[in-house]
Amino acid sequence: MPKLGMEPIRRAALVKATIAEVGQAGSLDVTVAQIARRAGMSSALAHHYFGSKEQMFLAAMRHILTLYGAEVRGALAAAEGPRGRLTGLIRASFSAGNFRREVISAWLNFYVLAQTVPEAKRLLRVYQTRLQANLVHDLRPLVADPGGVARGIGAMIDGVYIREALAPAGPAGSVPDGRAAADVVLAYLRARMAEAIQGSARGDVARGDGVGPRDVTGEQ
Amino acid sequence: MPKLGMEPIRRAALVKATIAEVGQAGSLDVTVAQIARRAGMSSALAHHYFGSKEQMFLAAMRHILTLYGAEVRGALAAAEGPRGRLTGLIRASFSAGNFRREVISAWLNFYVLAQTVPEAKRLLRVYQTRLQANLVHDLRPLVADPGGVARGIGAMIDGVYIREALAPAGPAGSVPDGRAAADVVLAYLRARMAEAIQGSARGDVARGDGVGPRDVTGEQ
DNA sequence: ATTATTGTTGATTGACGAGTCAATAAACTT
DNA sequence: AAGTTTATTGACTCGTCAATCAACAATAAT
Repeated sequence: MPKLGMEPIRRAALVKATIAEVGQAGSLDVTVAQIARRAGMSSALAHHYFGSKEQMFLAAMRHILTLYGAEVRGALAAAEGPRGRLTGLIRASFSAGNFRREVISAWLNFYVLAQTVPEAKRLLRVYQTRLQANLVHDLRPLVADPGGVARGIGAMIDGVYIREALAPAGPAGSVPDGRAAADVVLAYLRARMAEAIQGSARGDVARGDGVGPRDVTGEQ
Repeated sequence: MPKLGMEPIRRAALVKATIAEVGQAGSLDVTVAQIARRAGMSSALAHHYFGSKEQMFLAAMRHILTLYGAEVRGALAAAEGPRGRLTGLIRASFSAGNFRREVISAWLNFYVLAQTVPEAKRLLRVYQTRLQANLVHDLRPLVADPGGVARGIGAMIDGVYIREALAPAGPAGSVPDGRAAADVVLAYLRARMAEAIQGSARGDVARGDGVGPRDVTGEQ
């Protein structure tokens, strides 16, 4: 009893099921049949709509990136001033919608996918570039080396995510602590800002590279 | 013409080949036959020595962790004072031996493996715990919140690694820039230390949690 | 010499899974 | 009513691959 206009519904269900299945398995080694079953249809139908497993993964990835982007945009719009926007952006990165076991695990696996599939790599780079641009934009008035601090924040967000993927699952039903995770990153931001203020008082803000005068190991 | 005492040689060759193959493929989807071929033997022999593919992966992971551990221990022994040891540890994490495309990619994949294989998870946790302990030990005399800063450094190291795995490969034969990577992490350390000094001058070092007084978002 | 022990591989098995296809059915079009 | 498009699936093909096995070779032990 086929109703028409099923396509978008089926696609959405498959995308959701893909994320759930990859997240639960903790691996990209999930069969199309598994995904399809979770989404309530036959594997043949999944192939019918997506053509291949790879396309399913990519659609799932796009979906995650889209959700993330929307959440960030919302946070940016709601926030006041550079500092507020930075805080908002970082908090949004660990919001309840994004920072969930399944999704975290899916992220990790998509990183792996990006090693193999060019389109996945492209998507991830779009995300990284946009994040970097957002951060630099608001860091410029606040710190001496916006690019460097932005890179640090970006790396740290990824690092906190990846570590959560490995964290021992708490008591059943417990949820990753996005607040605490964001605080780790915010501590970094705060430290680098304090440094800028302290530095400008001493007149050496313009150094800008990541290595301070006390460091004797000879960088740069 | 079988010589005796081949076992350790074969095992080492297989471990090396596993890392190379996983690194090059950017995925755990490598066949035992590929690995064995690279190591110069038949797939049957690989199974003979390791019993299963999973055991091969685990051996490779142990090997990477061992190398890393040795490098860190060396750096710690050679360094002077807490600050020097911290710098040494961080630099060692990005030394030429560890911070190579293959190995970076293998790390990423081992993170994924740890999602599925309990023994892999255990290994990675040993590494994380030891790193945390090392960091805390030397941070204690330097900052107000050694645990928090150590967590930040750990996350950042992982983040920098994972990002390098995705970085566009430079011109052929080029090698990831471990110096620059370490500098990103060192900048974080320096900032948090500066903050501690600044803080103690103002008498509020003991706060210790990751959120500053200027932050209006209401954490903790 | 004969009997382990260790090293080594080609061939085979057995399972699994992506993708295709033919067939069925309900809706829309003319 | 006949034809077209959309939805849907069971069955099948085809390839791949981990793991096993039987057999062979060389060295060591008795």
